[in-house]
Amino acid sequence: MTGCDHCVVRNRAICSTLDAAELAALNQISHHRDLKAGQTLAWEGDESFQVANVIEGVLKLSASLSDGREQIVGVAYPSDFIGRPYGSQNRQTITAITDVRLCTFRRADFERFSANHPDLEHKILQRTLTELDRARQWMLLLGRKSAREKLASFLLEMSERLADSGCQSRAMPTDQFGLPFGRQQIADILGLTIETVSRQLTELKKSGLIELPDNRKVVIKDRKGLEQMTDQSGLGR
Amino acid sequence: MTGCDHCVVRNRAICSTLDAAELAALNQISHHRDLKAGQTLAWEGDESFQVANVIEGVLKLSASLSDGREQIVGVAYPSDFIGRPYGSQNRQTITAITDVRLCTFRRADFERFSANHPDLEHKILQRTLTELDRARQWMLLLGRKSAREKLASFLLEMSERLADSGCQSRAMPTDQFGLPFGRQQIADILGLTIETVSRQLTELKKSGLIELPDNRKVVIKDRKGLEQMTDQSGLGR
DNA sequence: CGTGGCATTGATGTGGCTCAACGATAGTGG
DNA sequence: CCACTATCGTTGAGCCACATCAATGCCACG
Repeated sequence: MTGCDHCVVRNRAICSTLDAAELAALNQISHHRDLKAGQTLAWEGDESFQVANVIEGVLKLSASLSDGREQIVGVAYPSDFIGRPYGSQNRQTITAITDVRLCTFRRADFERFSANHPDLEHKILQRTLTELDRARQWMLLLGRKSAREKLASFLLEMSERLADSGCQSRAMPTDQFGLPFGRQQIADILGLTIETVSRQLTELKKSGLIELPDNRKVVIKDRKGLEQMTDQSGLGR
Repeated sequence: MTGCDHCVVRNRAICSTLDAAELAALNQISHHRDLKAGQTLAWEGDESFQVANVIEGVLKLSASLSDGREQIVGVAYPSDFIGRPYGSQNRQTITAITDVRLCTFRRADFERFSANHPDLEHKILQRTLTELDRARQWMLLLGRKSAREKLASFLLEMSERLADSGCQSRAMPTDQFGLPFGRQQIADILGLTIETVSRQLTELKKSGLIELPDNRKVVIKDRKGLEQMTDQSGLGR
């Protein structure tokens, strides 16, 4: 079993507060696990058995209705913590979007450990608070923004989230990045249909704000312009 | 200064883990504060100075766009914890919806206290996790449900939330309750316009699922029927 | 009895959904 | 090397749910 010393998310994940001895103890109860793109780790409504740190890859958290309508309610990147500790039930489905490498714990083991490590629990609290802020910001987008505004907001958010995936300090947003999502997933994130996503993207391209070298690549040509698009449909009002 | 012994939310708020001595210490740094309906406690984007327990009344957490569009992203009832600890900025505006009584703390004081009381912090973590689950469930509503479905979901949620405001155990949902919200606020919770809210409510009334004795009162006549409305627009499909 | 703040109701418009066809790319097997 | 198919994205035409705009109703309050 690989030690935590060489873990690529060692300094960014919740483990970052732990010293060598604590880390060794945590390592005792951890298991690495790989998921292929498309595989589901946990189902909405099922009992919560395990929690995990994301080492590599991207996962989606989604909620859905009985007739198949789906909403992606969160996205987990490397160093993010996933699963539902201190609660018996998963309220979202967790699915790998790319191939994924996880550092998993049985929920019970993890809770026992964290009970004796307040610093660790504090880290989790901070992350959860940040996630809650982010979710609430997204509620504004879902409830009140137009399709155009949603796409602009999405692209800018992606340029920020994908920038600091590599290093541990807060990095500048990139103007050029590859999306881990297909069009349908973008639609499920924004509460739109795939057709609307496609149309809005070509509109943004036509107006020169972005370029789309291929289906998964985005180049931001006019960040200022995009930023204006995030909260006013047409500027003319 | 009133002691915590007589506090009406003593057993439901985060304080419930504390013993008499700890409670006394916490009481030292707390200040009661009353807000009139409509008063704002904290503004989105401002620095986070204080956190609080809600003793009495209802508050809304909202996010908004520069042109005035608003989305209510959370509602706080008695015994709920509000404000943003462990972070420098409020990401939502917190406004009293009814007259409110709070038990407030300077954020710095509170954080110093909680650093030495892991149990308290654990309570906050649990609440935050539950709020996050709730927010994400609401994202499904905002992104994927029709106006009819939103209203039905809203009424059922209210019947649950308002039921257990009184006592400490999980109570049954009431079939009859008074709303703390006006029509505009309901619209801001559901991501709709006031006119659509009004029309959908009269539709639900006409089909016999609910009654509306006055603007602020709701009677659920057919809970089963309402529940079906929460995830299928018309049943016929 | 007027005035102002909600809520309801009606008429009309439109943004995004639905349905359908088509295009592009990648893998698969002959 | 080329059909053949599958998957994914784009584009177009038409429609409908909800927004917008406007008028009216209903209290509560001075």
